[in-house]
Amino acid sequence: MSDSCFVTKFSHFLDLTEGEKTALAVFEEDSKHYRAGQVVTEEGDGADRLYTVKSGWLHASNALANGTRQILQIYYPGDVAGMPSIAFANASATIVCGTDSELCRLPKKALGKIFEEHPRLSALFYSLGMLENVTLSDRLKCLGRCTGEGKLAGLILEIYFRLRVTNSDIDRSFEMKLTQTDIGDAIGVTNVHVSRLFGKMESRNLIRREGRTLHILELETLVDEAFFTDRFTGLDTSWYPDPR
Amino acid sequence: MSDSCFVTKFSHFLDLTEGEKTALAVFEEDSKHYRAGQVVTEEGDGADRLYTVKSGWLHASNALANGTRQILQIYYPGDVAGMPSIAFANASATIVCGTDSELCRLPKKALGKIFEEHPRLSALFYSLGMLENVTLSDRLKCLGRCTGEGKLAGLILEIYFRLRVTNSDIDRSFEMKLTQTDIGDAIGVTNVHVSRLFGKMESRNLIRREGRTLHILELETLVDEAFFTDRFTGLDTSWYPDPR
DNA sequence: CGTTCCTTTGAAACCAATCAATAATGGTGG
DNA sequence: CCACCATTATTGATTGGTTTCAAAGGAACG
Repeated sequence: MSDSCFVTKFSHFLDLTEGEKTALAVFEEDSKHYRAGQVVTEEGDGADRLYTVKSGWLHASNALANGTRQILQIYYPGDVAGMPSIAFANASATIVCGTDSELCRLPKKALGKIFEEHPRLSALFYSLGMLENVTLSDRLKCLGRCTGEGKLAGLILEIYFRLRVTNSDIDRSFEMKLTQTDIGDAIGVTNVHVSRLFGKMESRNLIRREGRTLHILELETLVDEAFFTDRFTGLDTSWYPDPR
Repeated sequence: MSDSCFVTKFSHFLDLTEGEKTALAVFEEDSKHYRAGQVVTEEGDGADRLYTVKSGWLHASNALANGTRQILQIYYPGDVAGMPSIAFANASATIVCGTDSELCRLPKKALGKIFEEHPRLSALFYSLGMLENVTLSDRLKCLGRCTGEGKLAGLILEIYFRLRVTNSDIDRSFEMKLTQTDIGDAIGVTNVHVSRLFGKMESRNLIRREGRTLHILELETLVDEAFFTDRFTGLDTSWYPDPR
C-alpha cells in the first residue's frame, strides 16, 4: 500500500530512485472509483489526463457511424489508459469500465513536468507507449491474416499473458470478463460467430469453459493459430539516460 | 538543405530553439541510401536505431508462419520508422524500402541523450509515437468493422492525408506506389480481391486510375465508407515542458 | 524482345454475416 | 427464496462476401 500504482508498475522495469518515486507518488493523490459500465472519457472529449488502473479493467473503443464498435485496447491493473489521446486536444477513443474500477488520474501538464525533471521516467513512458503500439500491431496482424479461430485464440492469449505479468500465480486459466459481444468487437466478428468459434475450439479440446472461467488446454496450438508472440516479458532499458 | 530532416519534421509542430536544432542536427550525420526492395531491418534483429525518412517510402510488416504477411505501417518523408522496436531488444517488425530511399539513422543511445537534455523534444517524440498508435487504431477499426470497399477507401485516405502533410500541393490525386499485393497485405484481403475492389470503386466513380496515379473523385463517400478521421492536422503541444 | 512481375477475370468452394428463435444466466424486488 | 426481467449465449437456415484456383492479358525492365 505504501507505493503508488505508478511506482508498482514502473518498478517492474527499473530500480527507481527516491526522487523518481516521489515524482510518481504525486499522482496517487487523485484516485477515483468508477462503476462497471461507466464511461471514463468519450471520443472527442478534452484529452486532459491519463488514467492508471489500480483495480478493475477497462477498454478503449471507437464507435462507428453504422452503429458498430471496435474495441482497440483492454487495460488491466498496472496499465496506463488514455495515452494515445494525450497527443491530441481531444480524445481519440472512448474509455469504458468493464468492471468496477479504481483509477489514478494524471493531468497532462503533470506528465509534462515528468518529462522536464525525470528523463529516465520519460523514456520508460515512451517505451510503454511503444508496447501499446506493438500490441495493436499484433492484433492488426491477427485481424488481417488469421482465421476466425486464430483471431479468438489471439485475444485469449493476449489477455492471458497480459494478466500473468502482474498476477504470476495464474496457470492456464483466467476469468474472461468480456461478453461475447465485446470479444466480437475486439476481433472484428459478430457476437454470434464468437459463440460458434468458442464451440469449435471447445470441441477441438483447445480450451474449456466453466462459467466465466476459461481454461487453456492446448497453449501451443493456440499460439500457432494466432501466430502469437509474447511481448510482455521484457523492455530494453539499456539506452535510457541516468536517473535523477 | 540547411536543416536536417528531423528539424524539418519537428518544426511542423514547434518553434525549435537553437539548442534543440543543434541536438537534432547531430543525427543528420548518419544518412544512408537504400535501394527499392532493400530490407532495412528484419523482425528479430537487434533494435539499435531509429530511421527518419528523408526521401522515398518504406513499410513495416510482420511475416506469418503460414507464408502471409501483414503490413503494419507505411512511412513517408518526414516520418520516423522503427519506433515500436526501440522499446525492445529485438525488432518487432521488418522494415523494407518500397522505393529507393534516403534514411537518417539515429542510434538508440542518442535518443536517450535527447531524453536527458531536451525534455520538450522528448515530449514531441512521445506524441509522434502516439500518433502512430492512433494510425494503427484507425486501421484496426477499418479491418474489423468496414466492408471491403471501406477498407480500401481507408488506406487510400490514410495515404492521401498523410502525403498532404508534407506536400501541400497535392490535390485529390497521388501516385499509388504500393502493388495490389502490398495493399492486400495492408488491409487484410487477397491481391485478387483488391483488384475487384478497385474495379467496383472505379465503376461507382469514387476513384479513377491512370497508370499508378490515383484520382479521388468522391472524397466524401470514401470518408463515409471508411469511417475516416484525419489525425494528421494537429498535435496538442500545450502540456510540453519549456524548451532548453 | 523476351522474361518477369503485376493485374484482371471467371467459376467454385468456403467462411462469416444476417435474420430469427430459443435457451441459459444473472440480477432484482416482492 | 422464488418469480420475473434483462442480458447474454446458443443454434439453425439462408444469404452474401471473400478466398481459392486457374488462366490470360498488360506493364515494366533488362
